[in-house]
Amino acid sequence: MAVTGDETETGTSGDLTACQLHNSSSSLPQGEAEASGRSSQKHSESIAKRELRLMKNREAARECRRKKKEYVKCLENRVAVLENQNKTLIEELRALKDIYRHKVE
DNA sequence: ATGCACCCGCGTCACCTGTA
DNA sequence: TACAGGTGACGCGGGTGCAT
Repeated sequence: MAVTGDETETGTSGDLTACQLHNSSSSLPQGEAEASGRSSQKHSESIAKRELRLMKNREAARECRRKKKEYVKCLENRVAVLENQNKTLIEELRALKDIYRHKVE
């Protein structure tokens, strides 16, 4: 699976949260603590956004493949029908030719 | 039993297109 | 113009048939 990007991202996110936990408990000035809180919130929001996007795309891909399969099956059915039709018409033509030949003779 | 080629389905990314 | 959804392309893992 091509999860490399995902893995690296979740990996870094894991590291970050660990760092953030450490930072919040350490003696950071209030301004910096708030700023880091905001940035960590932004970060987790963007991660959530990405996960939502991936989830939606996963389902979209599944649906897209299902539709494509159905479409191909439909085309295959159509081919079968047309082949039968062609066979029947060829038979009909042969019979008509026969009739015509007998009339001429 | 094992190695190999092939197929299938999946998740993800990148791109395109339609819509608000 | 930003955003959402559809889809082709790619790489991966698992299943299967076949030759050795």
